[in-house]
Amino acid sequence: MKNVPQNTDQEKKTDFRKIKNVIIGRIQNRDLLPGASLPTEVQLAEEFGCARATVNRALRELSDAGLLDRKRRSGTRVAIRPDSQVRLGIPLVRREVEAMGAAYRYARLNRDMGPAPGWLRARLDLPAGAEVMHLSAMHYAGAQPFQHEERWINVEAVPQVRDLAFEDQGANEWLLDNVPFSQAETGIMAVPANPEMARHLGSQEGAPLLRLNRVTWFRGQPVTSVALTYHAGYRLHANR
Amino acid sequence: MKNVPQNTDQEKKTDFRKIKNVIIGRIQNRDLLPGASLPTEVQLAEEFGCARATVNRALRELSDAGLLDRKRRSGTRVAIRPDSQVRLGIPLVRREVEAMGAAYRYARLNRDMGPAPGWLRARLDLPAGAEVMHLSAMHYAGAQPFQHEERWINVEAVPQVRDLAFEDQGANEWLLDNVPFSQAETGIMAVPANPEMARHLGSQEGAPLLRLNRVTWFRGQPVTSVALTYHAGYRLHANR
DNA sequence: ATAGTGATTATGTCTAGACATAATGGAAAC
DNA sequence: GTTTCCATTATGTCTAGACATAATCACTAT
Repeated sequence: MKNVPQNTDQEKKTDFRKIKNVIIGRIQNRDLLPGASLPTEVQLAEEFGCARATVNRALRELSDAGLLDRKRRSGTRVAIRPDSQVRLGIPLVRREVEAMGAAYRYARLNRDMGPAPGWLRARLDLPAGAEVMHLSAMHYAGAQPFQHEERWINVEAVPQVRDLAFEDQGANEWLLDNVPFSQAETGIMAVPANPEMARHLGSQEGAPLLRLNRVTWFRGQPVTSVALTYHAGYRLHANR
Repeated sequence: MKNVPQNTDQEKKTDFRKIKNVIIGRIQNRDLLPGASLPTEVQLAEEFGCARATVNRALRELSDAGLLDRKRRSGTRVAIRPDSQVRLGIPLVRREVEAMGAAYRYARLNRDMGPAPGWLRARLDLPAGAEVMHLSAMHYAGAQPFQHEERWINVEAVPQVRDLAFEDQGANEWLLDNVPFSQAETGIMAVPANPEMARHLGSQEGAPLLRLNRVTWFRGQPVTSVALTYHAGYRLHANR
């Protein structure tokens, strides 16, 4: 052993994380009440004996997290009753199933093409007569049905899909690999199992199912709309 | 008019946002495929004619967003099939209702105290015999039922609640103002309306309802567990 | 072959200083 | 009084340089 670094006098360095924690602590202690102003960055930098940029990063991150409100010239205040931010990471079905230790299986139910129905045209902002591919498929965890997928793909945006059957690979994975980045709009709702859904997901008719709905855009062009319906009892969760 | 700043030669400055956009564009163009390595920060800084710190911020934010994977010494790569991040902002019920243009009304249904039931003790990690306050309440948008709230509060963590009736103010708002920052764990599921819930929310028995479940901790101590059940047809949504 | 050693590399963070910019407040002009 | 304009302020961003640190690679001794 040669030299233990330099962590001799208790406190490490400055570290923007430490500053964040101190500020959080003051809010928790109610030293800083909701709506109260914080010292300026310059003052805090002095207090912590560090550069303003370090304080800036700490405060910026707390502001991103919704804990602080910042405005030029006015300064920084503790946010008043901020919306609670829930950050859900929606994993690939395959990954989710395999993480449970089950064998993942994909089964395509249906694939056809045709003109987009009216409600879909409205949802995706498609012109009349636009052609879409309509897919439905099931995802299984071992023998258990896990998720039903119903998807529409805007053929004009992704003409390659004409040649794809999606028999062995889910459209989601293919799209992720081939249309890699997009804007997405996501909705979550509870729906009753219709007879078909009940059959596929092995639940009672009318049973409450969690459905995740997503419309994806690529450079302002609608790409795909999907409804993912989970088996009865599924629970989405997030921390933070 | 005195002097138009200095925006004469087309491109403004460096701007980490611009760097982000260029990188995103390269991913969208498939110039950078999933898994591909990016140039180092030093190289990118040279390319963009800016300081490394600026590139660092751009890449860090893209990495936070899940688009890039970064590792020391190895460098930066385009993330392979990243989990889609859904960021939900759960607003205060009051704010949500008022944003719809409806009048918000709160009505307490029930309030009692007693020992925590076993499942709750397990969920909150409470000792046997721990005392909790059990509250149930409704939130209305005008005449329409909007949300049912069922809540347990760990009395030891928030002894002040003993003196509060929560008749006029929701416990959520009170807690937000008085236990301002916490860790929270959130779950979302679909549940069937039981007779009571159906009555309160004006839905059919068995109708699928969206339920948001949250356990909140303050400095490692459990504070409250709440189940928020929305009226039939409610849809949580998020973009990005 | 295997395990340890040290050099190298790219990212992670900090510093001190600079200029930009939105917002505010007050003074001056009307 | 009201509007216009300017100085001030705190945040927003960038720069150039520095050291820290995790991960990797090549080399060396066992």
